[in-house]
Amino acid sequence: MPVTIYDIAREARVSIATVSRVLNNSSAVSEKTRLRVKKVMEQLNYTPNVIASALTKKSTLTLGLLIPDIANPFFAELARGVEDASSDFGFNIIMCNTDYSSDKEATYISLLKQKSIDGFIISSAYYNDQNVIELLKANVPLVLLGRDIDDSEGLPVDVVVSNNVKGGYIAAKYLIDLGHENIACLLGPPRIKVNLEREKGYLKAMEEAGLKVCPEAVGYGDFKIDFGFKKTLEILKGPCKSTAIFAANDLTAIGAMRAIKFLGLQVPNDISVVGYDNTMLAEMVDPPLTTVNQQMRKMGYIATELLIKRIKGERGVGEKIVLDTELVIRKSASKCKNVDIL
Amino acid sequence: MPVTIYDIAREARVSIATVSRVLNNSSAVSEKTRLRVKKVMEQLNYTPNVIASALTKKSTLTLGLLIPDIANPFFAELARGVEDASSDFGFNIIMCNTDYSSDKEATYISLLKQKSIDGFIISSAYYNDQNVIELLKANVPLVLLGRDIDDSEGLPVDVVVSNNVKGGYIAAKYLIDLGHENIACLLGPPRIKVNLEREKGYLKAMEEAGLKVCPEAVGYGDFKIDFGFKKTLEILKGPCKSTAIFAANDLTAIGAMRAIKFLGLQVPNDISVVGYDNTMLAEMVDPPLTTVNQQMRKMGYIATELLIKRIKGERGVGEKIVLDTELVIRKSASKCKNVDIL
DNA sequence: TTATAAATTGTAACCGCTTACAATTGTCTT
DNA sequence: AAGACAATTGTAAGCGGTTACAATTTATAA
Repeated sequence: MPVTIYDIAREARVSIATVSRVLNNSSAVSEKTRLRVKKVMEQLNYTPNVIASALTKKSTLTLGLLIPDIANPFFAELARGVEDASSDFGFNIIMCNTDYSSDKEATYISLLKQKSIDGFIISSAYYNDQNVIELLKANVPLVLLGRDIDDSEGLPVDVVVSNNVKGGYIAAKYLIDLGHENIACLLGPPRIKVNLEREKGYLKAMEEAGLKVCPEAVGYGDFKIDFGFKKTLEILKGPCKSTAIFAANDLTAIGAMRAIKFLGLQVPNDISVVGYDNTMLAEMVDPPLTTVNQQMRKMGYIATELLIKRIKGERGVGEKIVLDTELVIRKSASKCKNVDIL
Repeated sequence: MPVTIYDIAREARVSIATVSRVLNNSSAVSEKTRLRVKKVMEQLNYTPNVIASALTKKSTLTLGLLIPDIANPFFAELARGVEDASSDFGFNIIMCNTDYSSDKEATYISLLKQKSIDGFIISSAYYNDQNVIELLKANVPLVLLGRDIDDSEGLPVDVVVSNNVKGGYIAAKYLIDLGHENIACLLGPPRIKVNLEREKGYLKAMEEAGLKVCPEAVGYGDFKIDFGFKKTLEILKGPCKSTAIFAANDLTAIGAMRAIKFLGLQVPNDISVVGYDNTMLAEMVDPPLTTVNQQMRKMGYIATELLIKRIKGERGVGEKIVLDTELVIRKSASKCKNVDIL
């Protein structure tokens, strides 16, 4: 029913090969016939069938985006950046929510491969993600977004992340400069590499300041509000006398703030809190959350751009781009009042 | 390079037609050969090429999702429901952000048509969306999600929305029952039908209670924080003496709360606020926002299910599903203190 | 046992486009 | 004006499946 290349060929009195040539603006077409063909395409309101061309060209102008959960504002921001770039370059995005499950991830990957997508943007990679390793081995174009893997078995990967070590460092440093000495640290799952890095930054700041970290005040969890809430209760009731909490994402920080309030204490007067990500939630909560900013949308955009350029053959593989992080100071952290030593 | 139907045929010593038959589990294959073919498919780790089959079957098992902005938690929730359903039924979702632009919407639509997607889920439809009308005329499978259109020129459409009139009504009624008489109303763009409906509910409640609405206290805007902030300042400085504000979405409500605080007043002691949507933001803000709950994820899920069943030919077109709305009472609204009359 | 219907399988055209290669046309030299 | 070469266009074989129709095999009935 729809207009095909044959219809155009017939009307323009040329072969379908020629029509195909003007479609792909190949040089080997005289200006005269090119114009004639284009005119017919206009008249008949022709749009080429991407599926048909994909069958031979292999390219579908479609990318797969794997994220844990689009309902999480962090990933929604990443996704927006990804979609913006795709749209700018004429690509489309198939969105997949893996729910932090390696199995779901694998299922999506095989499904998308069947659909001949041109590449993957993966933001759900674990510390050592077998799915990713396999894709790399199969030489499937892919970029890791926001999350690095630890071992790519020597295979080149493109990675776009932000400076997590710095992020952890400046968060802790800020609290230290405010006079805090007992600073708790709530991290996400250790199998996600960013947590190790943020912890590293935190530890570095502590060490530089000659402060010891209380073991019970550092814990891994799952990046959710509830974990922040429970772990904070635990810490504040424990032996560590923490006066400040650094949480490795905003949701956990929000959970921590709730726990503090739940105990009848105040943020930041009694306990200071610093979060991570700077999602829109940070400015919504009370008090507004001081947090480490990640340029999420930009990360998504750059990663996608990188991938598309690689697909087009405009560049090689194996780049690692680290975007800067910085502290956004709001109201959830203040000077330490219980400085024992002074 | 990848395994094709020919490889399977050769190994299983059958024709490609037979392989295709077991692929589509057509009945006309003997159990014996079916098993043999399946075994070979396993051994060779074969996955059929969706693109190739799409060329003849026309179906790509892919749906297009048009939303204004995935970074908006409301749409993120819808999208999550959509993706969940797609995944459950073996479909994938191409996500498009239209940024409230009819042109962008049209561009995406034509792009997705070229990619032979099986149907559209449209959540960006305006009061009278020409893009949608055209799709309907072309008989493209489509479902409207969260937003109805006003005139489909008699063409049947599937629509999944929530009960906006009721939502507006219960929000206003709640405030009225708390003793408020001067209730402002901040609405989104009038070209989005839900706003007219929510307003209708609000007006109905006011009328039932014998209250008059102050014209300056009702205004259309753009569903964003900033609008809520500015309009609220305007209203509170104006002649209407509003003691409560009903905002047609959570973001606007949050803007309103900020304006109230900005003026040195308290929520809810001085001014009560009720929002709409019950996004995750509602429980984050201070005070937690009393708001009308929409079952966003469920809406997305149901809409997608409807669309897929239609595509599969399991049902006709022209259904309108209205999900219930209810008030979620938190802390942003309280009894009216300035009741003049008493 | 044989004719006939039913079940199974194979052949080949087609989906709409790309592209290697061949054929044709045009341009430039001498 | 003929030959050599470049530019343009056409032919036809895929890409990996689906499916109408024909061919073959098997089951059933007389």
